[in-house]
Amino acid sequence: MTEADRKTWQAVQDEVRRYISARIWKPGELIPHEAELALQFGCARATVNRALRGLAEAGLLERRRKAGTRVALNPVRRAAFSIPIIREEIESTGQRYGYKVFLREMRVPPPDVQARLQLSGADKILHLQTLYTADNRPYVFETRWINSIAVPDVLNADFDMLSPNEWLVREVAFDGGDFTVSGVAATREEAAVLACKPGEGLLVLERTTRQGDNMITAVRLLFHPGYRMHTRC
Amino acid sequence: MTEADRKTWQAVQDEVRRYISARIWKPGELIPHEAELALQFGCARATVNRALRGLAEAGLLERRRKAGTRVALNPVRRAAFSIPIIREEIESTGQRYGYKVFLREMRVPPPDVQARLQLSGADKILHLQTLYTADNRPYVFETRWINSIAVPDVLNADFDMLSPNEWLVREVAFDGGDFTVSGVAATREEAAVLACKPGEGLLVLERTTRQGDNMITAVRLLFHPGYRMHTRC
DNA sequence: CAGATTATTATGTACGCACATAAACACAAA
DNA sequence: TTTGTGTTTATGTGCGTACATAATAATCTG
Repeated sequence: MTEADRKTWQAVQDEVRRYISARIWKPGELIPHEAELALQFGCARATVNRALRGLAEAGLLERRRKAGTRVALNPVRRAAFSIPIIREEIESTGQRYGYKVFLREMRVPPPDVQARLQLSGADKILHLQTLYTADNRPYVFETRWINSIAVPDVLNADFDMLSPNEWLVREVAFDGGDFTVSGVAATREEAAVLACKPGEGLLVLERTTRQGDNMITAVRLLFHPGYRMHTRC
Repeated sequence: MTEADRKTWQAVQDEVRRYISARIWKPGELIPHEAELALQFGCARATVNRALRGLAEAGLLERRRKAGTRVALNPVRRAAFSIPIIREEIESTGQRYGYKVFLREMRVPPPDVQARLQLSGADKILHLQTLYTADNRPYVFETRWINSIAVPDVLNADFDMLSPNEWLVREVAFDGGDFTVSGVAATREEAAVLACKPGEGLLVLERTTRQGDNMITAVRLLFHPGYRMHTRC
């Protein structure tokens, strides 16, 4: 090695983590400023900056110009769940992925969907209901509305080879949206589709996707009983 | 202004976003390398690097040394849900925060909790059940196990002023853990506590917290009916 | 021609410097 | 006392250079 102990920004980050973890720098407390830490660690200020910026993004530190950097009072607050891509999720567990489009129609969506898609009046748009399966057992039931006014091509798509989601990912560039997670009890119809008992508790993921100013699609994913969304941090 | 059009890394990032969004650079495609982009945008390579690194972290680009940078095939939709801090969440909506410790006992936890806390044999640890309220209406029911072997001080804590969570945040430095989200139907007992009907669908957030190699606490938060965890991206 | 070796190349990171910017602070004027 | 107005200071960012590193491409070798 050219230099035995050249400080990388990761090394600085680890060191700072230790200081926080060991409560040498206590929650809410101001820590030394970048220039001083650079001197202490024997590296450039840019390196310290990189390290601290990362920790701030992770929510461990709070930084404000002139005010300085302090240890966050309530550390672990945000956890990044990676939104599952159904196909990958199923295939990664070695199960066989499949899906079946139950329903495909043009219809005026219910008011909540109208609002989410920013539709006016009585526009009919594409409505799809799809069941995704893992080894032929129900995995997740998808109810999807596609703004076919913004994406007219979708009307010509057949979803034999590509699921609605995969078709959209391929054909449309998304640049944002929102997610909502909640819990519901299965209705009789939902229970029938998911092959479970009515009233079972299920996880619901709702998701709206946008391209520029156009709202493209609104989805509701109803997962099979026992499904858990998991993440470390 | 000193210089009208000095390129910031954010400007570069926006530009690249537009290229991707407009499908000038298509999914899976290789984009020009940093040096070339720097030349194009009229800025330093470090600036381009910063911009592209950010987009890669966001899942929009995939970068590998020597291989270059390409537009991600399936923009990895990872959503950073901010784990709710109950008190803040309630008070931010203008409601009155309150809580009541229902149960406090030493007990051998069930096997799943034993596993999550890496406890051996028949260790008795602290078990708490707390109901958090918003304007006196049930908000979330917390079932918490605290590894009182690793945190003996907790046995002397009274939870009159500080909720168990707040006590822990103040007294113990966490540095990691994991989260699980799922949906369940309310049992009769849970329905009684949350003042809802048995069988209603509820969101459950489970969370384990670690300090170094010690597992500190395992919590199960059972939210009131209609609760939604929400995020934009 | 397969397999090992070496060159090439794009990203990753460090440094030192300069200046921009936000915010806390001190001080002066109304 | 309040309201401006400057000053100070810590972070934020940009630049150019240098070198590290990983992975591909090219070349040599048995």
